[in-house]
Amino acid sequence: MSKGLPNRKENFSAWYNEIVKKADLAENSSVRGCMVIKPYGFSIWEKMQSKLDSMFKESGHVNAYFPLFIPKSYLSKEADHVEGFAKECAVVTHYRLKSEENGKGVVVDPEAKLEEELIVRPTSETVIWNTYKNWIQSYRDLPLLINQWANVVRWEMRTRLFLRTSEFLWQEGHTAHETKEEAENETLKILDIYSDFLEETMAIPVLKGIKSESEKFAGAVETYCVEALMQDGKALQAGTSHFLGQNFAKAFDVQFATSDGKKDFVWGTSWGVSTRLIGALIMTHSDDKGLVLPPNLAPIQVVLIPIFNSDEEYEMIQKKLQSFSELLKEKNISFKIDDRKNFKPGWKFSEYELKGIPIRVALGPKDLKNNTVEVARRDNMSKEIINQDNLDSYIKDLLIEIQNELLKKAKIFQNENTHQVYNYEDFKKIFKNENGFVYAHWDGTSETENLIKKETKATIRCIPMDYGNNPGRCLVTGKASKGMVVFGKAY
RNA sequence: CGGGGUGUAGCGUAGCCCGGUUAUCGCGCCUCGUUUGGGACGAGGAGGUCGCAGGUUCGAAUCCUGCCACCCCGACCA
Repeated sequence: MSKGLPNRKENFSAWYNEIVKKADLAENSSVRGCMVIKPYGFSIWEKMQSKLDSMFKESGHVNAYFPLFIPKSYLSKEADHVEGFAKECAVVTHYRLKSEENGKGVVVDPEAKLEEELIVRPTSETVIWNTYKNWIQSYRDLPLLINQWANVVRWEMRTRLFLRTSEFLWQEGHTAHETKEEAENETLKILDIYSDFLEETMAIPVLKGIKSESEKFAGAVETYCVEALMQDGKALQAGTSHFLGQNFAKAFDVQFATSDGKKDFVWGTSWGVSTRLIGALIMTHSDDKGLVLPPNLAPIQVVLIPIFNSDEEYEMIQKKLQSFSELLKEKNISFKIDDRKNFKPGWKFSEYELKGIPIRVALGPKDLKNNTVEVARRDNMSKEIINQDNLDSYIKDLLIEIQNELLKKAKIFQNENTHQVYNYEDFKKIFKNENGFVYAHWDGTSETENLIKKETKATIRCIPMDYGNNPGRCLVTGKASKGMVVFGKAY
């Protein structure tokens, strides 16, 4: 194995791919456009799942599961929706194989053609709303607050590990409400959950906002999003929360009896985050030595490494490490003792740096003599010799500090790479040289948006939540602008 | 779907232009020994449908044809 990673300033995407590989997170599958998430990568996803799941449950949501297959006719019931997804659907046309005439291999049995093709879900709105129709009769059935953890398939032309794969894992929430206001509040509540999760657990600062017409979810009235800035200055859509209005209720005829005896269509929302967040995690915190995990997300927060010259020393150090581990357990700190004898300490140090373990504790003969341990931080690579006696509380505090530092550092980076721009020449210059988030006035038309995209590759990442308080002139057309919107080059 | 590239051991590769003994090297793997505070060293060993199928030839990893797969650049992308 070669040492070191590509320099992330010189070749960001090579660096990214190497981290994914060397930190043992995932690999390309031989199945077209698909990814194998390896155990270590999946353990990070499980941490995300468990945190998000408890946040959803705290706000009254429950989990359920809906079919993988969607009859073609469902998908076409909402016009915008089908148009948005049509170009990237995997379609099941047959249900049986048969042996080939020459006895070698199998072929699709032409006799077994499905009467109606099934789409492998690119998202579940249609199949879920088709079910909600049967579940909702009265205002007493509302709100319906359901989430599902699932896989979806979008047949993308070009894929990248975690960021865009043909199949990916996500959670998708689908809610139904009595009133417009309630559904709108739900959309915003979820947006807050996402931004809290990203900032507090993943230490990734985000911008909250609304998508422009052209970037909006197919079938939504309004798409809210959280956008994060990666270390190469590109923007990553980290999560979306859609206010669906009554669009899907009308398409699937989901009506309910109101308390005053009338009939009305329900109001809907849908929202999701995916394994793409792991890509965001890598591209936000990691460095040229490998992955850097925020303690709140690290499957292993502390790794304990014994250093020894003889069997007697090994025994003594083992005993010490066992006693440390009891203390860490009590403080609810997740840890691992790596006592493999066939790897030298230097090897282990490098390995856990690649894997982003926040804290490394090394214990050797010198420490036994001095009653000390060496504690090393992954985030800034600093090392300290501390007394053994208060190791557990020291680590507890250090984990909190690392978590805070990572967010702080990412915020500083985001601020340094966020610009306000008032003329198109400066705008072009930024997107030619450095990228980042750029606040600029825009006349509100898709034509201008498309022109900018064509000339600079930058798109409107979001329209800020306070849009409208700061009128000006569009930097391209000079027409009136209600406020500044955020541009960026998107992943 | 356009343009370019690659396919040789688990991984990364040399050889191909200009056909010729037993297909090169590194990492990893196995055995033994010495090592262990920042990716150890020595000795020995195992491991190959040279992407697949045809063709040319006395002889093909190497030349020709077809196919397949993957990568990069475009196009595409909630």
